[in-house]
Amino acid sequence: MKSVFQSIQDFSADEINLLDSLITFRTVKKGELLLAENQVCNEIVFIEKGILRSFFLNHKGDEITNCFAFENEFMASFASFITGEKAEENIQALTDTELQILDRKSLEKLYQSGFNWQETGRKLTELEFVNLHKRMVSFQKLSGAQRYEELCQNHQKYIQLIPLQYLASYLGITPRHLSRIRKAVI
Amino acid sequence: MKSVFQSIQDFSADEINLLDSLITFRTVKKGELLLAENQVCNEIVFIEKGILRSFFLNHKGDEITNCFAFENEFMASFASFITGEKAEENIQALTDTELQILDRKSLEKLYQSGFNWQETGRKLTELEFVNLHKRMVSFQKLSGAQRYEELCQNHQKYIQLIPLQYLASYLGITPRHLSRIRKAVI
DNA sequence: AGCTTTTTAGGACATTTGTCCAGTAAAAGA
DNA sequence: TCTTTTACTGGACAAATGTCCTAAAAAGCT
Repeated sequence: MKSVFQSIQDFSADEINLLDSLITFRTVKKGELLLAENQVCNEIVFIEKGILRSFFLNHKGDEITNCFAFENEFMASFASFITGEKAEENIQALTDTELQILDRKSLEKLYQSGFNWQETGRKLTELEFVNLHKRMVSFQKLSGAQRYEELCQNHQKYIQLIPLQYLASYLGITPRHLSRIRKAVI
Repeated sequence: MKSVFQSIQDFSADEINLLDSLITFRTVKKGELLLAENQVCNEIVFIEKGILRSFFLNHKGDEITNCFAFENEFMASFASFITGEKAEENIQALTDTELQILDRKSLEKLYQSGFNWQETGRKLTELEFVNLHKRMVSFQKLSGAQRYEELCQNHQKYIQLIPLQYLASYLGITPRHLSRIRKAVI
């Protein structure tokens, strides 16, 4: 995750050393849960290799996929991490996954260690906000079919790597309907 | 907006004086646009009195309401403000409105003036993220009827103050459908 | 107050999307 | 490689939601 931080700000050797000392590592097997709902999310993970998805359950018990994260991306229940409240989401490995981990205390240390980390944290949070905003807009403005098309055009990775059943709820539709959409598009 | 910042952090008199020197004021008449789509959003406003709504157009030209802001809340096209790209949203006054304004340069000055402002900016961005996340989850997990009920129970203010036509698109449904839902609920 | 405009409600019908299901294809495990 | 499990497709029908429209109610204007 070092390089992501460095792409935002020019950190000194000391600052990077502090970061290095705080990062830990873990691997997760395909299918395993990294976080279960009703736990507080106390760490942010960064994916070195693999794919994660976050999902919650609706009132019928169906799994609704909230988001995916790929290599070189962060994942957490940010809402739970930020508020300290229990997460509604489960985070699951879709493949065997290798992770870097920054826990709450470590991130707090970083933040307290100086202006630069505060600024970087703010900017990264801003970017997360912008991404979420785009997703929100796509739900208000587009149909499921249009969201699928958008994904085909701009996020081919999702189409290639994610099972359709997960994509469907991510797009806000049922697998049955996604099948219909795919038939129509081709 | 001073008191919002102060609720997050204990600022010194100097820090608050700097803020005071950067805030400007403006009033907007009911119906007027504060920001039009395709402009870059260069300021964050804070509502002293009144109500704002942000909306964009879908492919058919219908207005889709993105969010509302009430007294003592911030409003902006945050996505545009953050990225510097053109906004997709219009921001409109739903009533005569009195505003405090912080423009991009002023906020940048605050941020550069010290750690505390960076930290406060990060925390406020985090809270915006969490709110947006909740809204996103409600779109993925609930029906339009359930979102309306949720609004009745937890955000009575919306029901009382916002015309139903705007509420409908905010909830992701048509006015016709909202009318059906209201009939069923009562 | 009276006129005009805007907003809301709701009927009739069309379209979209979901539910349930079974058959097939693909993937995982032994 | 064979078997078992899981994922995907698509038919038939049902339910949810949208479209178009008109009348009534409410709000705004002079």
